[in-house]
Amino acid sequence: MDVKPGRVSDTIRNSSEEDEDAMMMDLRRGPWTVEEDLALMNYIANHGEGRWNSLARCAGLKRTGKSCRLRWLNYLRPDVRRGNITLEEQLLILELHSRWGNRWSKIAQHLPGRTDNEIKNYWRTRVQKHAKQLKCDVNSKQFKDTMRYLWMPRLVERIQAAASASTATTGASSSITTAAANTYHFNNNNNSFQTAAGAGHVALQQATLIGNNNDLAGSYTTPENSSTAASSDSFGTQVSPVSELTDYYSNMSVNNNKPSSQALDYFQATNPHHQVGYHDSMTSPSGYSFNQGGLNSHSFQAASAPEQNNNGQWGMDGGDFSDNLWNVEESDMWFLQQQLGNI
DNA sequence: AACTGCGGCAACCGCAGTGGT
DNA sequence: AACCACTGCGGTTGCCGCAGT
Repeated sequence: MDVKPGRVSDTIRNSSEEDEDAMMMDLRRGPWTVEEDLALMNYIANHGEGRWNSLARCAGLKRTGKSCRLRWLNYLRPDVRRGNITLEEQLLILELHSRWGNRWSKIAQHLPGRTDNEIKNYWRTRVQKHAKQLKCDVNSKQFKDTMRYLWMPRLVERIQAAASASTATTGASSSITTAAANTYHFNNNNNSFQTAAGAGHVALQQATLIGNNNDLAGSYTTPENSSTAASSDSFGTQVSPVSELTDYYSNMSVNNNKPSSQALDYFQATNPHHQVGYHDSMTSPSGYSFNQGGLNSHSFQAASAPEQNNNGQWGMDGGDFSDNLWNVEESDMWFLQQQLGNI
């Protein structure tokens, strides 16, 4: 197999013996061949992973240990998921990134089968592209607010719509009735995002979807402290049902760096028969999870919004959510731009 | 058909952290 | 304490395919 050589660093590396070895030993770089993949997989199948440098040598691979490890973790590992990032995964990524920033590895831990590299690439290509289209910096408060208050609720909406469509076509309604009582709204006092699930408040209250970590200190759950956060009589009072995104934006100053006290007052669940179906089990540190084939008590509810049509869908020219969820993103951009235009 | 620009993604890089000696 | 090998992480690069012209 003819493989072009990979790029060569323009600097002489001297940080480790491994790097020197790489230069001295005619190690391969660039794309992996099928033969190399097989050799690596066979070796790991027989000997397990780890000790990557010796593994590379023993497996007869002319690669650095680093390269073998990366290839295994990002591509060859049997549990690696490939293909489009699902809506649920997008939502989780947005939420977790809002909390942890570029901690890709940490974020990836909450998306089974997804690698940090894949999530990083998703962020850099999709999310940063959207920021660019909206003409704002991906790190700006404006964009973060857009994510929190428009994009993420919109994702939820789309997830629910897809679930509804799926339900309608499969008749699987019995599987999605258990979570009916949950709602999804913001806490007006502490910028937190919570469910109002009947019993046992879900940990969603811990400022899920709120981006600025400084705003959140002590107020949201991490995997490390989730057991305490879910207790929650300390939930603040729930906001009154608000209305519409336009109301929200007419009041909210998305003007950067200014605390947007009114900003959270918009979101409330209204549509208890919309439920979410998820494909893989994923759990956010906030406590909401996505379970295969069914729902649990952490599922989301739909939010009403001015752009919704009579079918409870957003203004999308009649597009079918279930057709190709991934492709619908352009409508999100349209929506976000419309909303930002109203600010 | 040929060319060009761009987006997506696999792979590489440098550095920091960790554990063993 | 110092050194070393190894691992893991986040940032960056460059190849490749595709859409547009």
